[in-house]
Amino acid sequence: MKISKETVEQNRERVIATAARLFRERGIDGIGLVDLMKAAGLTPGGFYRQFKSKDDLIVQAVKRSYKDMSEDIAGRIAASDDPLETLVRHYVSDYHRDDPGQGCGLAAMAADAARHDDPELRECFGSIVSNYIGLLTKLVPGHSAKAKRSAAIAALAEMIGSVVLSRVVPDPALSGEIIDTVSNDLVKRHAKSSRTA
Amino acid sequence: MKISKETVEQNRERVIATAARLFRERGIDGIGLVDLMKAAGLTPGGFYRQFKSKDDLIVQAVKRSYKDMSEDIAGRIAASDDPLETLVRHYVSDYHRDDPGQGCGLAAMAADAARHDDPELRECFGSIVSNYIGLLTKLVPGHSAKAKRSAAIAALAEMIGSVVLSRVVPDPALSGEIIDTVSNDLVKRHAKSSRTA
DNA sequence: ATTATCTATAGATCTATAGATAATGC
DNA sequence: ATTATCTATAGATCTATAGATAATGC
Repeated sequence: MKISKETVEQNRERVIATAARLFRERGIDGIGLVDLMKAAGLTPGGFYRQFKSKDDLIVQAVKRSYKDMSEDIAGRIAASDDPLETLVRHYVSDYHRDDPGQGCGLAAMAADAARHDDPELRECFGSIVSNYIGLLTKLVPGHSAKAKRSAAIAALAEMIGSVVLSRVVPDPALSGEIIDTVSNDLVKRHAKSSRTA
Repeated sequence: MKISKETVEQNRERVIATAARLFRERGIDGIGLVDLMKAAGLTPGGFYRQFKSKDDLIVQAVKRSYKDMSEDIAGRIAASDDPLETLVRHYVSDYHRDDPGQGCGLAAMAADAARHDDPELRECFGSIVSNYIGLLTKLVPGHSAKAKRSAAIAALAEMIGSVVLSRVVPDPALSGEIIDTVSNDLVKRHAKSSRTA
C-alpha cells in the first residue's frame, strides 16, 4: 500500500484542505478524524503518520483557511479601484454567510478556538487577527495612523459580528437586513475621501 | 429517592442554570449530559425525566441566558443617565470577555447554534437578535426610525464581533486594545446629541 | 528494505434508556 | 401508589494506536 512521495504530499494537502473546509462548516469539534479522513478519501489509520495530533491538524487547517481567504482578498483588492468597498462587499455578503466552508476562519471558528487551550492554535488566531487589522488599517481613511488603526479594529469587529449574526438568524429577511445594513454602513462610514469631499 | 415537588422544581431550575453557564463557557457541544448533571449535583439518569432531549435543554438554557442578561442590562439602563454608553461599556468590557459563562449568549453560542439544525433553537436565537436590535434601536440617536434601526444593527454586530475577537486573541495587549477601541468607537459614534451639540 | 496506508481495535467519551430504589403525598 | 432520582448499561461515537499489507525506491 505504499505510494509515491508525490502522492504522499498530495494526500497530506488534501487532508488539510478537507479539514480547512469541514472545521469551518461544522466547527472544530464538529467533525471527527474518521469522517474527516473518509472525506479526504483515506482511512483513519493513516492520520497519525501525517499529523502529530488532531490539534496539530487544526493549526494547519486554520492557517490554510487564512491563506486561501487572504489570497482571494488580495486578488480582489488588487483588481479594484475601491479596495475597502470591494473587501466589505465581499466579506459582508450573502455568499460568505451561506458558504462558511470557504469563508473567513474568524467568523467560522473564533468562538470555538477561544475555548481551546492549545497555545499554538491561539497564537495562530492572534496572528490572523493582527493581519486583518493590518490590512484594514491600510485601507481605511483617517487623519493619523492611530485613527486608522482604530477604524480598522472597529470595522473588523463589525464585519465578523455581522456574519456571525446573519448565520444564526433563521429568518432570511432579518438575516439579509443585517448583511445589507452592515455592508452599507461600513462602506458609507469609510467612504473614499474623494466621495465624501 | 423521591423528593418533594418543590425540590423537583429547584432541581430542574438548577440544571437549566448550570447548563446556561456551561454551554456559554464550553460551547453547546463542549459539555456532556453526564458532566452537566454532575455539575448540577445530580446523576445523569434523571435527565430524561426532566427534559425531552439535550436539544430541549439547549433551548431552555439559551432562553435562560438571555433572560438573565437582559434583566441585568435593563437594571443598569434604568439606573443610568446615558443608557447607551452604560450598555456599551458593560458589554464591550474585560469583565464580559473574561466571564462568558455569565455573559451574552450571542457572543458565546451564536457560531455554535448556527450549525445546529434544530428549528426551535434557531428561532430562539432569531428572537434574541430581534430583541437586541429593538433595545438598541431605542437607545441610539438618529433622525428617522430607519436610521436608528440601521445604527442599532451596526452597533450590535460591532459589539458581538469585538467580544468574539477579544476572546480568541491570546495577547492581552491586543485583546485589550480591541475592547478599548470598540467601546470608545461605539460611545463616540452614538454620543448623546447633547454631547455632540 | 523502507514506509504510507490499510484493517482492526483499545479505551474513553457521548446521548439515551431500563429497571431499582425510596420518599412523597393521596 | 406514585414518581423523582438512582445505578447500570446499550449502542454509537470519539481520539489514538498496533500490527499487517503492498508498492516505492534504494
